[in-house]
Amino acid sequence: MVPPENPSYWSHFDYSTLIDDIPVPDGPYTGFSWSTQPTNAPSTAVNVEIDNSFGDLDGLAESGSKKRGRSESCNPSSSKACREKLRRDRLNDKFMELGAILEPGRPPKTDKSAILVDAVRMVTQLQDEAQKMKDSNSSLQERIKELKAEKNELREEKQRLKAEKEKLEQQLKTMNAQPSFMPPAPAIPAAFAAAAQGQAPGNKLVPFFGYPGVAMWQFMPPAAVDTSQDHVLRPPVA
DNA sequence: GTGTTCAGCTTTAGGCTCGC
DNA sequence: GCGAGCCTAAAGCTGAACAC
Repeated sequence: MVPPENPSYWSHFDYSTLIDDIPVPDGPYTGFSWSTQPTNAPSTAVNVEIDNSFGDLDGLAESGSKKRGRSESCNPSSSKACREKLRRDRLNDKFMELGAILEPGRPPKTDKSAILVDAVRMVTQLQDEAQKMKDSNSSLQERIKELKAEKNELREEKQRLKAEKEKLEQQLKTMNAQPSFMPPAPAIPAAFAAAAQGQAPGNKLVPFFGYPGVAMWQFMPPAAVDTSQDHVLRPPVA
């Protein structure tokens, strides 16, 4: 900012047409400024001279100047200095955006290096989480494979048991079709006959033996033996 | 309170690269 | 070849921290 308290400052140059171009924090420059510092704060007449030449030719300052020029609003087709400023502005915008993303709901940091440190930390954290998710997904996929294999084994076992049952049913039908062939019930020993009625000697229970070679489930009610609805009433669990 | 130091930033200029 | 974009070094500004 131009120090107005310097009386020799304005005496050397006529800034009546340039004063609007001199950037001040609340002045015509509206571009983003990372810090709150004024963008032009010459304190000597030499500095002002350089700034004046800069303003006349829009960046074509006298070579050898190391002083800051003015920071007027510029467009992409203007001087290289203006383009460079626009580039810095874009960079600063992205830093602001990045800072806002890193800490939503809080005022973004103004320290660029701190923003980068936070960004690196967050990216690393997200990469770790992504790796954990991948590992978890792999183990779950493996578990799914195991369960599918177990399901297939159970299905095959069911088929095998079903075939075995049908085979036994067929044998039973064959035997029922030839009743005369079935031998009469043998004489049951008295002890077994008594046992069948729960009257074993000494009132002790003894196992009941059925007819040898004859499945006893044939005497079960037909509804209990019917397996035609097994696939509906008792679906496979796996 | 004042001077000094330092970190962080902007500004400028020069050079390089790339696309037209 | 030229313009635009990017990078870098140097200079300068600002605010905070610190010593006196």
